[in-house]
Amino acid sequence: MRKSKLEAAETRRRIVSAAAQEFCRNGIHATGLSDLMAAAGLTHGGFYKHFRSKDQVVAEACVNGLETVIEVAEGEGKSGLEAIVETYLSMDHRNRLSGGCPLAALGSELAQADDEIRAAASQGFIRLVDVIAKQFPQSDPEAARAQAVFVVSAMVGALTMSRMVTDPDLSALILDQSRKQLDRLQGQGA
Amino acid sequence: MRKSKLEAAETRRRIVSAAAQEFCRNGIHATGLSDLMAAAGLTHGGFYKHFRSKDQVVAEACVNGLETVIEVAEGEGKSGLEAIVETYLSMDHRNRLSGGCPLAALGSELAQADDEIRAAASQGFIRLVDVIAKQFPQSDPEAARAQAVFVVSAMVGALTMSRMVTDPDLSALILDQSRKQLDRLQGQGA
DNA sequence: TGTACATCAGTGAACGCGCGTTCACTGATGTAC
DNA sequence: TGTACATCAGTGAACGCGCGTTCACTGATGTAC
Repeated sequence: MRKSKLEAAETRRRIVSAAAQEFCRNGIHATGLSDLMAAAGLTHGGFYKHFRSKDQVVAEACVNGLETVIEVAEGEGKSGLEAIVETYLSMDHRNRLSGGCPLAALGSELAQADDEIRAAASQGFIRLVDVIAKQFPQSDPEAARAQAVFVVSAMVGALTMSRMVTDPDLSALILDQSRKQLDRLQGQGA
Repeated sequence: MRKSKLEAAETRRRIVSAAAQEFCRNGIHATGLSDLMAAAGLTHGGFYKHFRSKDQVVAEACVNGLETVIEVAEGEGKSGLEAIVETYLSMDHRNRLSGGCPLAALGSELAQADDEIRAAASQGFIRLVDVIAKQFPQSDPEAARAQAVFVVSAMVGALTMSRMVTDPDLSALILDQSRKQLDRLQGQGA
């Protein structure tokens, strides 16, 4: 049953990607290794051929999920801050249970996780901040970064709350208002 | 061993309060019924004399935890929006693992929870929004509420991210910047 | 007010279950000659 | 290039453990007369 190095590497990537989706859909604690291995089309026994522990795959899944978000943001970024914010705080992102931003889907669990995971999530947070900081070219780099830190934090909070709330109108209001307020930042100085 | 009605009611309150602290410290899934009953000074077997299910105590713990936050905000509110934001986004609140705001401590888990829990969390969210909306007396009520929705969402995101991030400077920057940006809202129109 | 009995808050053992992790095994891949 | 053997990706059963929930039991509280 041994697979070639290429196939094994591809399998590993598939597991990380499936893990990112499953964690974002159901949460870290609520997702078992069997669940994510099944989502990758494998049985759970093989997990430890690729990873040291569940924590390791959580960390890698975070990085993987954030890479997707960052790529999208970089693409939208050519059209300005508004485009990034609109995509991040869209109904579509809110409804996409898996495949969305891990910071929003897993935020409170990540904050309680241990260093390995938090370090990985931090790194992704920083990279997302840096992408958004580029949307404030008129500010000096430090001020732009500071603005971007606020934008990312506020977007994460808004997306999380819009998913938590049971009233659909309130959910939409959270997204709308956050979009409006964050769009304003572009024009004004730091 | 039967306790008087008064004692039983007091015990119930103690369990809910202990639950709020334990959930906020370790997360919902990571806190067992034994943990929270032990935190209330009881053994786990008695749990179902007071609650239908774990979900029920989660819902009540959310409401309980948010009541504390709302009371604090109402108190600070007499000194204006800045005072509320300063307290919510303080290092002190960030470091207080238990006893803080459940929306920040449990946000992503709440977003994935079922209706009973999400309805309870929503209710608390709305009440907190209403308290903060009073800080925009110059706006018409609807606009004030809309502003407040943004303030709460942004504060929740900022507190969560400031707890997640491993770099202490970045953690402080998240709080500082969010405070600064949210303080600005007071003056300007909706 | 006193007595007899039902109620029920709290205990601690037990239930089935799924968790993260380990392991013996399989057989194709990689390697040494 | 062909052959012999070591490697190891993936399988599926098994491990101990703690979960949420249930239950028989205890004995003080509440209630009916």
